[in-house]
Amino acid sequence: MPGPIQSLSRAAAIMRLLAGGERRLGLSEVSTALGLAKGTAHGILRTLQQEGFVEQDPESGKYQLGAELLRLGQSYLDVHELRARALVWADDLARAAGETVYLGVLHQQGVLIVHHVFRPDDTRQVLEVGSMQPLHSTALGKVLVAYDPVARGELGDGPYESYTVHTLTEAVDVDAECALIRERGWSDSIEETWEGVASIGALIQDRRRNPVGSVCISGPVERVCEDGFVKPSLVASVRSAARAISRDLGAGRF
Amino acid sequence: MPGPIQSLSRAAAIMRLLAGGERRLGLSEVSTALGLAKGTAHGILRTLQQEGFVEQDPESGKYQLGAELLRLGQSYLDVHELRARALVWADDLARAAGETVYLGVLHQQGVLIVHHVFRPDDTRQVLEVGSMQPLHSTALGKVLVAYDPVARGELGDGPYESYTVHTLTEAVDVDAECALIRERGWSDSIEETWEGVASIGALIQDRRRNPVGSVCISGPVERVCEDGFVKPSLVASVRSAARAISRDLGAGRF
DNA sequence: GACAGGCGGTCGACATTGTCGACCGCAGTG
DNA sequence: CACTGCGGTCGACAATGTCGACCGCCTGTC
Repeated sequence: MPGPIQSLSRAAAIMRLLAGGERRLGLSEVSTALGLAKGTAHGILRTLQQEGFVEQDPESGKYQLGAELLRLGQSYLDVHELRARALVWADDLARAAGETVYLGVLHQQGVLIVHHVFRPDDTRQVLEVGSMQPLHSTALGKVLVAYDPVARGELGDGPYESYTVHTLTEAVDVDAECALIRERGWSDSIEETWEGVASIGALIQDRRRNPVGSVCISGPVERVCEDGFVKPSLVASVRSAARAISRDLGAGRF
Repeated sequence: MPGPIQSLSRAAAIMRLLAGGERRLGLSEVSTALGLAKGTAHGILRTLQQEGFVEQDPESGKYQLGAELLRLGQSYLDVHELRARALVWADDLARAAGETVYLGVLHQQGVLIVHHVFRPDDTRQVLEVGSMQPLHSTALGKVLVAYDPVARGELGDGPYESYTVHTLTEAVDVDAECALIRERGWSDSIEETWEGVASIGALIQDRRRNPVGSVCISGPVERVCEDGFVKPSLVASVRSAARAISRDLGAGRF
């Protein structure tokens, strides 16, 4: 039976729909958005609700995602081998560099943040674990595109969305940048996604040299850069952290 | 069609199974654990994999939870109204009390942590958003049991699991404690779950006075307590934070 | 190095199962 | 006070997911 299970695919589509829309959605909205009969959508929603994946506002009757998803997402992090091995290295990197550290893996057409170390001694920050960043405009993403053919495939041919005046929106430009990244072994992104923010990324590989994720530091451009280029000392820190994590992944495999 | 969709319930059971077991599970393990035919389990797993809810280790063929769950769990937090309104108050409470702050909601037979503010100026801490705490032995849980009949129902009649010598394991003891909690309007838990840890909790209500969650501070017993009782000043801080959040929830409803 | 045992994965027949579209009661609205 | 929209239900139908036997592969073993 090499076909996907219809009801499951539909349930997944419904949850993605609920995740996308900011506000809660009604039964009719869901069914029309996905082209399903109202009864069908209701059956799926009712089951998802029983399982805790979806909650219903008792007043309006509208649906939103449920708490069970949060719990399962946490379990995903617990099992995640890359994340487990990277925890301590990411902490060290944040302390050494004095900047925010992100750890990401390829997921669909973006980079999913699986770990986030706050900048040491700084004010209120929002945890971004579980959020996505674009592939073509971030240090985390570009280093994956450079080394992982799957990531390059997910990126497509563009043109890509533009976030600032520095964003590379054409495939040829990104590919040229990726060649450079492969040559020197690290990536950067200076105000390509957010104004005033620069980052430096490096690849994490498993023991067979397969790319499995990336690590980066991110901070205000005036602290991360010097004379228009990222500081070499920070590059060295990031690369050595990436190597350390890769070595860790290669070493133990229970 | 007032019956749950079979394949969906089974898929949910599989995901919960994968979340429970620490390590990755093989196809046969999954199918026997749930009493499913191997072909059936495989079909569900294949679909879940396509949707990103489950990942397969290409080497061993074993399955684990997928990244999409993390992303959807994050979306759940984004929509969560209680959490959104409580963010700033929780921060203030942590700063005023100088201790860790948790925000929880009832989920199944436990309290799901939906927000976690680290203790100010302290060493490395693990984020516990998405994890569960017991109902009968924590300040977060007991205040829910005291005010929310649903939570009391989920708790059951015991005896409950014992974590330390202070854990209340009998229903009558918990119910007596809950009466006290209702009388004075706040809950505490002194080394009932973890040795050396004490917490103070209070209820959060929506605008119709329905219990929707709870907030607590948690810290070393020697800082939170005095002469064997929790410090009144900390109790006042927690209660005022809970009132502020409740007021916020009642005020705006877009 | 042939064998056995376990694995993940496939196949096709069967009937269970999910799907569909019409229908219901209710709430808000002009 | 009809009317329109909502969430939810119902029952017939057949498409759908389920089952258990089977396949090829790898691994460990004697």
